[in-house]
Amino acid sequence: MDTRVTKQRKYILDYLKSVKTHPSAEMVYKKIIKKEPKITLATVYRNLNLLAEQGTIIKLEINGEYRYDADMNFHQHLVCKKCGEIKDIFQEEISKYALNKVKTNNFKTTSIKIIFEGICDSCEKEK
Amino acid sequence: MDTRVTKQRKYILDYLKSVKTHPSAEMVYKKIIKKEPKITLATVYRNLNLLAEQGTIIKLEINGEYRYDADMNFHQHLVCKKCGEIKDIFQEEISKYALNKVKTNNFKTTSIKIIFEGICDSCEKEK
DNA sequence: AAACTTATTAATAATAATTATTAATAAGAA
DNA sequence: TTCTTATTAATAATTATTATTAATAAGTTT
Repeated sequence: MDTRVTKQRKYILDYLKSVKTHPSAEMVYKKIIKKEPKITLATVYRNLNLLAEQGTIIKLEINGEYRYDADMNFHQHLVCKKCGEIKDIFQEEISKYALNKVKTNNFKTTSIKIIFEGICDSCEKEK
Repeated sequence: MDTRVTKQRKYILDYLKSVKTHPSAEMVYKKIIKKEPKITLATVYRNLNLLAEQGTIIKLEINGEYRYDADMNFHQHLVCKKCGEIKDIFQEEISKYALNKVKTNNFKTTSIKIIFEGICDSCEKEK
């Protein structure tokens, strides 16, 4: 199975790489459709899933939907339970420490997802 | 707002406490309906969400659906990408280390979710 | 213990996110 | 340029979850 480079696929990946907002499929779609008016949401979904399976991007489950991230450096996420904002933090050691500790259980780890849930700064101030 | 102790709610929590399989709402429903034939899936959802908001149980997002866990001890999860199995591991230090490292970003952390994705032992052997 | 108040439930209906289907299109090879 | 087949567009279908509302029942008050 080859993987052809279509402009739809390229637009999607380029866009994901250009932002750090962890967009949903819907959000990606709304962006891409401006450049590629005939693209459908299903195409966006298929490509995002493909890229995630390949290991080119990260697929996260946050607040009942999938969010996508093209930053492949070791990092973790802060998710605000109030406003839903997703923010990156880069504490590489956390992921490394976890990976080391878990070498056990006859489980072949391919990736770690570390999510901190809580209240973000601006939501905390508002209250 | 009081929180009345209904038998539906009790059945749900008791069941969750009795297993370590991280069932979905649907799975809880199928179990409870044997004892309480008139219960509906929406009631199960409402109660699981309520319990999760209270902090009585943990609500996880795995493979595009919610899974529930009544074990409130610091632990992490292994998720097999092939068969979907979810398994607990108890490496308390991982969560504690992460919590310590992340004291930053003006973010008020209330919980950590650490998920290791990979291939479980039996799926690895099969291949 | 009967009457009362209101959270909770049952029985839907509705929504939201995601995936499947299939004929048409277009990448890349021959 | 022609050919092959992965990919897309245009739906349709599914799946998980939440909303609505009248009826029920927990727990309180009288």
